[in-house]
Amino acid sequence: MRSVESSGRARRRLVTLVKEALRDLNIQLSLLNRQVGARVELRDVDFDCLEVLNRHGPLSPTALARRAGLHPATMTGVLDRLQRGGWVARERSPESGDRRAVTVRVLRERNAELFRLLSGMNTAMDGICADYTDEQLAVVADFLNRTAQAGTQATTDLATGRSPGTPG
Amino acid sequence: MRSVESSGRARRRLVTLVKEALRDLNIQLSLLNRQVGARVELRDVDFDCLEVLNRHGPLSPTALARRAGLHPATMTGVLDRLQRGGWVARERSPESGDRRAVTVRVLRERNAELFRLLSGMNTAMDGICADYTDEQLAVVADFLNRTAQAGTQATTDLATGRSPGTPG
DNA sequence: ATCATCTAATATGGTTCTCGTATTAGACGA
DNA sequence: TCGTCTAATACGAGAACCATATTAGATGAT
Repeated sequence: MRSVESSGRARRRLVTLVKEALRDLNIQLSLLNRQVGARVELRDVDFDCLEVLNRHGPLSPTALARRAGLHPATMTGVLDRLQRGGWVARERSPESGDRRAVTVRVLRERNAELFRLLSGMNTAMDGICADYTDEQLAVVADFLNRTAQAGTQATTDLATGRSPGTPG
Repeated sequence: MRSVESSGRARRRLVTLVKEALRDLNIQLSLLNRQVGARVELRDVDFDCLEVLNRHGPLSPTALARRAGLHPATMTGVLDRLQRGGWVARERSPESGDRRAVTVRVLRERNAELFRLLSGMNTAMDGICADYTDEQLAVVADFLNRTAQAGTQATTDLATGRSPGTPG
């Protein structure tokens, strides 16, 4: 890649616009998450954990806590609430070899409710996407994926106290 | 606009990819926010309020509470913490006409610290942006802005209990 | 002017959440 | 067999959330 077309003032302004838009989007999605969570009696942190589980499959409480940047004891409370609400199930899989291990699995049925609450946003996104060509959508998807990747990196860098860019 | 180029299975798949990438980005940014907040002793909700203030100028506590979907009494606690940490200042502006009114203003100096914590993400974004043409960046910025807009709409729809799309 | 009513911001207190520490159960190497 | 490690959870002190009450001030009707 590296198809730098221009690098003057206009270019920098364009990059700034993208970053500002991203920041706006970030905060707006946070507020949306909170609103959705409030509708189904989920704390911020519960909602985030549920989303992580939805995307990254069944996880152990410890692994989930690490990913979400939470204290293990906090995770116990989170899972208690999620389980009480019917969002997830704690499973002790006998075939896992380690009898201490617990895996947390989302319950498909209850999670459909989230989908319903987000249906408005979903159809809005369909409408927005309809205005772009296939090539443009591909660019957008690529950008979003790479940005999410950068977010993961920045998050772990902060969590491990490593300054950004430090190798190994 | 409405430049629908294709509308078959491949197209739907592309749209799905975009939406999934957006969802990933959403959750990843949430986790990043939490991690950044943790570094400066800010709760989730404090961080969000601070960001709203950073973007949407000085606001009254009540207006901020409405925008963030929080109870006014909760906002008092949030502002107490933000003020104690030196992030914001409560001002009673005598020229505002209403002597009950308080306006909350972010303190530039302290907020530079957030900027520093996000510097890793910032330079990563510069690197990502460098890989796109001006036209592509314009498309991305447009997409992000429109998505943020849709997020705002979905948030207020949920907050007001109005089903999405219901007129006036 | 006076009073009822409205809103802004905050105080109060009961319930809930967070997280450092301790505990229990089990894995694993020496 | 023992010491050490990890997974998950229990416990409790401190903090946060928010329904409600309170104080101060605006606004409108009579």
